Formats: sequence, C-alpha cells, structure tokens
Amino acid sequence: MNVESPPALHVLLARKLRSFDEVTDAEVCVLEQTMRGTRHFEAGQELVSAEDRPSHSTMIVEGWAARARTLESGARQITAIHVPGDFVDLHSFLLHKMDHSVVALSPCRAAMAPHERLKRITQEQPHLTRLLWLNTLVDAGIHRTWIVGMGRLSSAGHMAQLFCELYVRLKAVDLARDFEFEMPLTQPVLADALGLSLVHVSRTLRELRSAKLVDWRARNVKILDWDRLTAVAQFDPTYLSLTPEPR
Amino acid sequence: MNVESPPALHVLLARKLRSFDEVTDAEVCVLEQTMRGTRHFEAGQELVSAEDRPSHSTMIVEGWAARARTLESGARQITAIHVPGDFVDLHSFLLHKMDHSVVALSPCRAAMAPHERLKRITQEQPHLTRLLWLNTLVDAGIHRTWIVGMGRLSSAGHMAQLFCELYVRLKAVDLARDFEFEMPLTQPVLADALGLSLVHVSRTLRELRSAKLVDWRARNVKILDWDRLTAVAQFDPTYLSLTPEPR
DNA sequence: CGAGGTCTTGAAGACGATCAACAAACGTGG
DNA sequence: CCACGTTTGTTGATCGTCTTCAAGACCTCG
Repeated sequence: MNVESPPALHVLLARKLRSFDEVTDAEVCVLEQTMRGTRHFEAGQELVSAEDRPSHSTMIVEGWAARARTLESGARQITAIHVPGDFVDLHSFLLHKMDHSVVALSPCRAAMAPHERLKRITQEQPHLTRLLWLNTLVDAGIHRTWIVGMGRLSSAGHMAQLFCELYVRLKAVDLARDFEFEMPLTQPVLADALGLSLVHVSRTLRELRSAKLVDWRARNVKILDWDRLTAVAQFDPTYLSLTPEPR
Repeated sequence: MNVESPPALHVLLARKLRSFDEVTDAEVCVLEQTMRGTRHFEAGQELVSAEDRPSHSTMIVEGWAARARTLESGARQITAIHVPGDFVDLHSFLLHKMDHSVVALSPCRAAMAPHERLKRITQEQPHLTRLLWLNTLVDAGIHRTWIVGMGRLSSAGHMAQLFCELYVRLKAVDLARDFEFEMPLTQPVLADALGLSLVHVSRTLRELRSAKLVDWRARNVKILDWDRLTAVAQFDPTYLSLTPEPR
C-alpha cells in the first residue's frame, strides 16, 4: 500500500473509534467486517435520497458529503457536513425512513454497512454498540452547536464556528494539521450550510479574511489566528467528545 | 390511583416506547426499574448544568424543560424543548460531559436513570438499547428540523413548525387532542428557542393569530387550521418516527 | 483563447433587532 | 375584594443586518 493513497478502511475506523475510547483490534475488525464493499459518487450525486428507506448505512471513506433538506421554494438547508470517517446515515438503521438526503460535495468513496449486520452488533457487541451510538450523539451535539450559531451568533461568528469545528474534526482523522486543511466546498454550499445568502457569505468571508483570521483560497483553508477565531466563534470543542474515555 | 393525576411512570414509559415499536411488558418493567426515584424542580431551576458530568440521565415525568446554551453576551439559545416522556439528557450517558444545560420551563418532576444501569441495559437488552438509541436519534432529527426552520423559513414558518411539532409530540404521550394543548411557556422562552427577539416573537405570533392559524392564550394553544399551519411550516412529521415498526 | 463556473461588488429593499413606552394579566397581601 | 407591584405581552419608531437583483471580474480547464 502506497503512502500517498488515502488510509485503508481499517486505519480510518481505528482512528475514529479510538478518538472516543480504547478499542481492541478485534473490535475494529468486527466493525470493518460489517462493511460490505465501497461505492463511488461524483460531486452533486445523492448517496441517499430523502424518503428513502435504506437497507444499509454509509461511512465516508474519501471526500466530503452533506445532509440536506430541500424546501418547496427550491431553497436548500444543509444540516451537517461530513468528512472521511463519518457515518453519514447511521441513524437510518433505526429511524428507517430518511427525513433528508445525503449528497456528495466532492467526489466520494463510501463504505456500506448493512442494517442486519449492525443489528447483530447491537446483540453481540455492547461496547461497539455504545461507540456507534456515541457517534450519532456527537452528530446531535454538532446540530445543537449549529442551532446556537444560527440563532445567536453574528454571521462572522457562525462562519468562524464552522471553520473551527471542521479543523478539529479533520485533525481527529489526521486530515488536518498546522491549522491548515483542504476544503472542497464552494461558497453556495457554505451558504446553504450557514443559512445565509451566497452574497452574504462572500462578504462575511471577506470580513474574516481582512481580520486575518482565516485565509481560504484554492480549496486550502489556513487558520491564521486560532485564538481569535475561537473567540469570535465562542468555540468550545467539548461537544465533539474527542477525548478518549471509557464509554 | 386518581384519574386526574398525571400518568404513572410505567404508563408514560409504555406509551413512549410503544410509539416506536412493539414492546413487551417485561421490557417496560426493565426500563421502569432502571429509574431511581424522582426529583422535583421549580420553573427556572437547572436539572443539569453545562460542564456537569452527570452520573444519571433524566426523564421528564411532569412539566416542560429545555436544553439551552448561554453565550458570553448573556444571550441564550434553546436547542430543544422537552415534554413529559422525554429523556432529556440520555446522551450524557455516553457523552459524559454536558455541552449545555437543562432547565425547567415549568415546575417539573423528573425520574433518574443511573448510568451504570443504562450500561447494563446495553449489555443485556439489545432491543431496549436500540429503542433508547432511537430516542436520541429522534432528538437529532428534531435538531435538524430546527436548523432548517432557522436557516430557510420565515419567522412565521419557523414558529408554525414549532407548534406543529409540539402538537404531534404531545399527542403521542396523550397530552394533546383535538388540536389543543397546554403550553406553559412565555414569549421570552419562545424567542430563545426560535433565535428571535422577544419583540419579533410577539409580532410573529400576532401574524399567526390574525391569519387564524393558531390561538394561544392563558397557556392554552389551539390550532385553528392544521392544514394551513403545516403548509406554512412545510411540516412533515417523518422526522419524529412516531410509526411503530420493528427496530 | 474562449466558455463555464465561481466569486466579488454595488445598490435597493425587506426582515428582524433594539430602544422605549405602555397595557394587560397575575399574584400577593392588606 | 381591591390595591399594588411584578411579570408578561403589545405597539411604535428607528436602525442594522442580510437578501435580492444585477453587473462585472476572476479563475480554471478544455
């Protein structure tokens, strides 16, 4: 295996699980073996559509994706942004019917976990079950943080919050370091995530840029002043639960 | 037991679980017996504070509560509203450290489930585990719906959405019927939930009232035109997963 | 070099926030 | 039962943020 190529599924799973708790190799293997093959998606393609009743859940191995709901007006609201290592629709295992779609934001590779195998895990692997559950709880924590950002922060604060969150999450799976990461998003996508108009995203971005907080060009985000950025965003990473503890 | 008094814990648990799936009496009993006593809280009192590391999770038996985060400015954002039957901080079982507080919105009675007993359930009761997990997944679905409301709906649409949601949720635990329910909230609380100013809540409320969609006086909410209200809110109850299915 | 997609900027206007005053409802004690 | 204070809700006026519409610049890739 080539060092340039993206991490193997096994490595990604181990990293992800071990950011939450100590996990045995056997447990990583069990989870790896619940995954049945991977599929490839182009940017813009739907991994899962709203109204679907998926028979498997999807983990992103490569690329970025988003959960989104589209309104009658055609307006779209993104409710979560997902990066490699994220189990995008693990909730469909128990929720059954999707209440939103999952769309690729960049070319994506995704691994599939059949629901009946996940059910087996809940019957045979209590610890692994708790970690999968935790995964969905962190998603909920992210949702809550977005709600706070949308409801009570300025647009700059809200956007800063998103940059902070993405940096911390990407670092946990080794896709960011030295306050720098690759972000394959466009401004319209950011607008749909923040609940702002495209024009205002552009202006808010200029604001952060001219305040020397972040620099984003050619897909590359550089955080120029972490302390001030987190202050603007009132960012506290607690909600991401990235400290390993017995769960 | 008196018909006027609130339903016993057992009845409430059974109703709640059975809105998701078929559940045996034995399972209801197991869950009931994980609960260790109840506590009473006055309106405004915190059931759990941000930064806490609770040793038990809390289920509301009577009264309403909210999860909230308070910012440096003193502004508050409510991220969820909870009614009887809701497991307000079940997520603390695995998340450990709270990232927000839980506050009573009205006088409340809450039952406590020690975390070590919940852990036992994950080891011995896979089906019950899945239903508890589902509970937290529905919370996440509610969060997503709120994000859509905040980001892409008008203030009237967003508020209408909240009324629709509360009605459906309360009906599931038999606390609403005939498009009517008791809502022990004040407008400032509603403002913190919707991410709006107090003044604007008052105006938006007037808008819904004069459009003959809802009537809210003396804690009593009447939904006057369900069809038009759901249209304004673009409300689709899928996300509440209130159709019993094998999980 | 040209064409599509992506981003930036300006101008006008809508929506919601803030400030400030007042009204209504509620609870308490006299 | 009324008087009073407190809490809760309403309304008006003004201001700022964000949206919308529109045009133009930039970039990337064939």
